Amino acid sequence: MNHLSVSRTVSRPKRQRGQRTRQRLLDAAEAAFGRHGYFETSITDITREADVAQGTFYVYFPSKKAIFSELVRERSHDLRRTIQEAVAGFSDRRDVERAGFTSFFDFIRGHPAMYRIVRQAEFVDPNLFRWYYRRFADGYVHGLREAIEAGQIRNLDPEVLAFCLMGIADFLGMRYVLWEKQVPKPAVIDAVMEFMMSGLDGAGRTK
Amino acid sequence: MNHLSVSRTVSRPKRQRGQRTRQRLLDAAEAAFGRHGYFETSITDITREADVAQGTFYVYFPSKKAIFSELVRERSHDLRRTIQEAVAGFSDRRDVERAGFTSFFDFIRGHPAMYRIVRQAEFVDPNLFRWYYRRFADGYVHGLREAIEAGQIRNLDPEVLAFCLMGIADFLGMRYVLWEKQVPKPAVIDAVMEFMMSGLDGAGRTK
Amino acid sequence: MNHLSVSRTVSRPKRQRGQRTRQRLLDAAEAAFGRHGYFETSITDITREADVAQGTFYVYFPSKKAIFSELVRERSHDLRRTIQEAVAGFSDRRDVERAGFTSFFDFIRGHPAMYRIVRQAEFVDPNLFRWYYRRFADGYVHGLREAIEAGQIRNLDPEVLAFCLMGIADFLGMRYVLWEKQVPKPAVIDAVMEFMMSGLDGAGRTK
Amino acid sequence: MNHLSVSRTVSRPKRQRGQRTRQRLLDAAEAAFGRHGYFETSITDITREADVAQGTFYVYFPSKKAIFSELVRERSHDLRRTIQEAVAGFSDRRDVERAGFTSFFDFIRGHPAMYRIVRQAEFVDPNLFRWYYRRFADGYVHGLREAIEAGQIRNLDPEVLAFCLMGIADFLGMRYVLWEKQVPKPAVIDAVMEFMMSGLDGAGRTK
DNA sequence: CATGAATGAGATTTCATTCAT
DNA sequence: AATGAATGAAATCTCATTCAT
Repeated sequence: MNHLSVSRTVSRPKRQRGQRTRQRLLDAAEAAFGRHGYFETSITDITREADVAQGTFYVYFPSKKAIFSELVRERSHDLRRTIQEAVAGFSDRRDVERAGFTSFFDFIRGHPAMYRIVRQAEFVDPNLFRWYYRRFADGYVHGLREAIEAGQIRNLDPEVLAFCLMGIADFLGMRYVLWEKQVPKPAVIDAVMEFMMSGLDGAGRTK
Repeated sequence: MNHLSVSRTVSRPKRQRGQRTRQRLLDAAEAAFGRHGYFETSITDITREADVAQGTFYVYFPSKKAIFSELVRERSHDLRRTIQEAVAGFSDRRDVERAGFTSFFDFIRGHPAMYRIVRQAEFVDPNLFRWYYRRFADGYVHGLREAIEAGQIRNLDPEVLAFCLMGIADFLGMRYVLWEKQVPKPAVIDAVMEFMMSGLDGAGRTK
Repeated sequence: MNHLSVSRTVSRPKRQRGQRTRQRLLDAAEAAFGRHGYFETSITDITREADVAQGTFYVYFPSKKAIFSELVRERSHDLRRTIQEAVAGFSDRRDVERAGFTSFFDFIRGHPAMYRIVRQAEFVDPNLFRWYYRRFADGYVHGLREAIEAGQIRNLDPEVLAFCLMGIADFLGMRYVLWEKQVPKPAVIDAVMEFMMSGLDGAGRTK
Repeated sequence: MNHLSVSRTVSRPKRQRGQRTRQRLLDAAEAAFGRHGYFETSITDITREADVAQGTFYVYFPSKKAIFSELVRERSHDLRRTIQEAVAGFSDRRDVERAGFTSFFDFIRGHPAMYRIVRQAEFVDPNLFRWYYRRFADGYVHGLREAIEAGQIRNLDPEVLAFCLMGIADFLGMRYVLWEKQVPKPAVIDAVMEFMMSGLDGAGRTK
């Protein structure tokens, strides 16, 4: 497993022109992969979109897989940072969750390709795929554990909770953002929060 | 010759031998798609696994896409029936959900290929993919609406709830069944139920 | 060269049912070959058109080539007989030619597939192709020689004349019957006769 | 990937090496098509003859059909120019026809593949086929009309005459050049001219 | 006689990657 | 850095023909 090691054959471009070309290729790849998926996208599609010659691709990336992995890692990092920044100011768990969910929906609204890319990752590089969710889950578990210790939410296995919450976010993002092509209306967000927070708080008629 | 899509028609097998061959191909396809994913599986992989000649494939299916769609539809039907039967006896919503989740986990434990197949569907045939989740959601929404009307759970938009619950099931299935290759331990199920049912019941400290 | 020997493996049908099936296949073949040409027509196209099963084809013809040759021979025979009958009553060369040309145009009007079939013959079986034109030319040469000896037309190499006249018929048939899908108007026939007969008679300002 | 025919575009070669390879493929195609006909020639036959790899073919032509059309258009242009140059100096119709016929026979003597290629065109691309003869006929009709107006030949529908003359040339080319593999002897040419010119001049015993 | 299933050789086409300039 | 040409392995698909019933 070496999906975290940086591409062997190809070094980072030193000059500005190179930097730009490399970025153009990454953006083109995101668009192309988002449109037709990894497997139905050819290198030619990417270079055509980036408006460079075929051979240029291999100046920057050693393979199709490599640019894909790079893309997943970059965007994954962007997303996590976006969410972290969004929840930074809040201490109450309800506020944290609402801010987190909202910024997640915003992000995928701006990066609709993201979904398809992550989903394909499973087939391109299973390790990368698990790494992606594991990173997320780890952050989530950490936050939940703190909230539990602070008595903000009840004491349920945070690993289980993390995957529940990620699943909720993922499916709502699919249903409302991807399918309807818009961020969920406040009413939807409210309903989700209602459901989620009761679940986290516990209580209710349950037993 | 292929003038205006006449030759593409593939008639159902008329003899027993044909029936058997067709089924062998479907089973082989499930195994192969599950192993390597749709795009990295070749027709040759399928026919080799089914132990028939290459050409035989095209006697029964006009393309790789066609056998894939057929497979998704068949297995989707199986899964929905399995869950329906599992929840049939229960009227309390908590029992229904527990039975539903459990049978879902059982099913994918027995059909691990299912997950990868459904996930790839998005790229093979987007309509098929949405159809799959829409079918599920419709059933879920229906059941939730009844529970709401019966006062068993609180009044939240059932469409939202359905996708929350489907997301939870999906991600837990991924996390515990696919990754750990076993059905979730009772403790995990208990935690999920705790979380979910409180969410559905409402109440708690929720402001 | 054995293109004139009757199919080896397959015997002529003895019973009426067989006769009918065989004829249905021949007719279907003519239609199919005429529509898309020999190479782009599959056995399946023929059997589908004839409304019999795939395997049935090989009960009557040992190969695709065989049914094609059979067809060429049959239709060629029909055409030659048609023309012979049409010219039978006439003794004046002008009448003979007019009757011959007219019946030729009528024939291909009724068998538009004929043209494409004969033209493909060159690529299916070169011997058959030459045989076809040789047969025609022989008859023509024979008739012309008699006319020369009778002093009806002037003394030019009848082989050359035969191919000139066949060429004229062929190209006019293509231009007027095939392309316009109708037999040439009397005015066209008149012009051809004018041209041809002067050519055969000789005289004029020539030399 | 092939979403909506983007990838089918084949750009003209930009470097000398590419130019040469493209020409090699065209020449190889002519030879191969001439030998076995369009349908029985595979892309592999062409690339083998051109001594390039299979894939190289698709760098220059999107399909077998495409290289065929290109070939027909190129050679058709060559032939028409050859004939035009041959008849350029003459004003008397007899001289024009003799020069035209002779140069036509010479051309196909040097390009025997031409015949088979044109004949197959009907099945490869009917439009191309008709275009080919139409182009020729148009030139012929033009020349004949002028000759009629100049009183050099008699007043018969030039369209009819054009197809008569083309038919004669075609069939004589087939009979003498293709079958005997040599240009027709002077005696044959003389006979043809005798026949043709009388036909064009008119007069004679014609009632 | 007739049929439907099965075959496997061969054709077209795509495409990630390498190479020479 | 960038480019366009070239490659060949592999994939999809077709189809004449054979076979068993």
